[in-house]
This record gives sequence, structure tokens and C-alpha cells, in this order.
Amino acid sequence: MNGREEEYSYLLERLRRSNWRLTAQRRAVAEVLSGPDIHLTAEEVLSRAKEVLPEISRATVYNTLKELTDRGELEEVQIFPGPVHYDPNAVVRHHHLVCSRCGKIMDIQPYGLDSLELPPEARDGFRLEQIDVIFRGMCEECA
Amino acid sequence: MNGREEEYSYLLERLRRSNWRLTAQRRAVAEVLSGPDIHLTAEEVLSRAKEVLPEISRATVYNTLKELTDRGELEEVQIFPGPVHYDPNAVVRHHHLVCSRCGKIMDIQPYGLDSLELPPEARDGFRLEQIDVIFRGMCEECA
DNA sequence: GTATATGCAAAGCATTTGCATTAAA
DNA sequence: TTTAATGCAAATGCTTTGCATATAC
Repeated sequence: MNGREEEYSYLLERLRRSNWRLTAQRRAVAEVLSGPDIHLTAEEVLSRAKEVLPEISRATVYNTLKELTDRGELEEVQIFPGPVHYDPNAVVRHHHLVCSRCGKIMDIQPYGLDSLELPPEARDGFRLEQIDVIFRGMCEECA
Repeated sequence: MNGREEEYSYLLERLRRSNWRLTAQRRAVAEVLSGPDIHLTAEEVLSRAKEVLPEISRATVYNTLKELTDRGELEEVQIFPGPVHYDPNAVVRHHHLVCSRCGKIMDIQPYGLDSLELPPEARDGFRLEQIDVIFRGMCEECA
């Protein structure tokens, strides 16, 4: 397998190994969501999947996205008011960098976050599960 | 003014000083949103405002929330899928602590966040405006 | 008096649901 | 063959819009 194939098969590769009933529709959705820095809405997934499989329905896209989210293969991120974005980079812990003008979303590594912790008064009795961080600002092209 | 009044009039107090046309409806909305650790949905604001002013309409609540958000008096926070929560603590920089079971939302001080910064490779050319942080987990009563 | 806020109902967008049909294993 | 996925259309939840009426200043 060469570098390019590897990049493009993250999600699809994981799914092949699982015992998940693999239909043409699910493959189309998984393909659309395979790769780095992907953050698509359900509607975007639908239109891209239709390029490859025109008969795919909206309901199936929503079903599949929900299924993949439940399996931990996708992360739902709510960056803006409006539709949820689906991020296939659910395995690797990361945060999001977002341009407030053009809406571009990028995954970023946690960095300098070792000291990101609950203030002492909140820590007591609270079982921390997850920390969501969104960095908002202007990207180079928009600034 | 005693301590209790002070606590309860944050938002209302700020509005009195501004040249904002103060109607019974707007006062009702502002009252409902005055106090610490308030994170209400539009629907919750409506039902609480109705207790004080039964003739207030849903549209007016939405209008007023939008207006106050535009003026920087409220912050819209999207913690869960579903409705936006309105946070009147827009003046003081803070983050959110959320119970993933009961849904309780609390404001928390940024703490140990001095080192919360963009990774060097992302920093270049990006003009950072804001960092949103949500701590998710189980609160004491739910754990 | 005049500009602006209100309230109603209809429209809009994102998503979910029910159910009959179809296809994978 | 059997279980589960698909697709359609209707329903839901949240929010916005258009417009006639009412009200603060």
C-alpha cells in the first residue's frame, strides 16, 4: 500500500476489518469521509455520495452517519449554528481550528494542553470525561 | 444595593444604563436572564417570562435574544445537539462545565489555561480571536 | 407623531420516524 | 431464508420571516 492509498482509506479500512454489513450506500458514505481534515455536514455527504451512487437517499445517509457515530468511527462537531459536521478523525484525540469568516475547519493536535484542567473548586466530585476545544479566528486567506 | 440584588441584576443593570427601548417584554426576558450560572434555551426563557408576563410571544423572545446577543450582552452556547443556550455572563471570559447525564451547565474560570495556545504550525498566519472550551463529564449527583 | 417593538401564523432548515420494499449474509 | 438496510414521505424540533397592530419615546 502506498502513501496515498493509506491516506484515503482511514475510515474505510477500519470498516472492512469490522463485521459491519457493507452495502453500496455505506461504502459510498465511508469513501466520502475517508481522508484527513474532513468535516462534512450530512447534506454535503449526501451530495458527494450521490456523485458515486445517485440513488442513495437522504435517510440512509443520516442512518449511516448515526451508526458510524455510535460505533465511535465519527465524531459529531457543532462548530456553527446550523448543521452538525462529521469528523472521521475520531480515533485520534484532537481539537478544532476554525475560520470565522470562510468557515474552514482544521484538526489540530492538542498542544500545551497538559495544564488544561478543571479549576480546583470544580474538580471535586466531577468525573471529567472529555474536553472540547475550538480555536476561532481568521485564517491566512481571510485575514 | 445589597448583595442579593446585585447578583440578580447583572444583565438588567447593564441594560438600564444603555439607551435600549425598554418594554415590558424586554424587561421580562432580561429578568429571567439576570443572575449567576444561567444557561437557558429560548423555550425556557419563554416559559419563565410568561410567568411574569403571560402575553409575551415566542417571536418576541427570539427577537430579544438575538438583539441582546448582537449587543454582546448574551453569549450563545451550543452544548448539546438541539437548542442553543443563552448565557448572560458574556462580559467575563469563562468556559463551561457540563454534566453529560443531567445536562447541568456551569460557568468556570479559565484555570491553568495560560499555556492553552495554538500549536506552532497552526499559529502562523492565523489571527486567533476566541477559544471555546467545554469540559464534559459526570457531576457529583449523577456519578 | 413617528419610529420601533410586538404577535401571529406561515415558512424554513436540520433531523427523525414509520413503514413497506429490497438486498446482504 | 432471514435479518437488517434502504427509500420515501410525513412529522418533529428549533428558529426565522412577513406583515399588520400596538406602544415607547
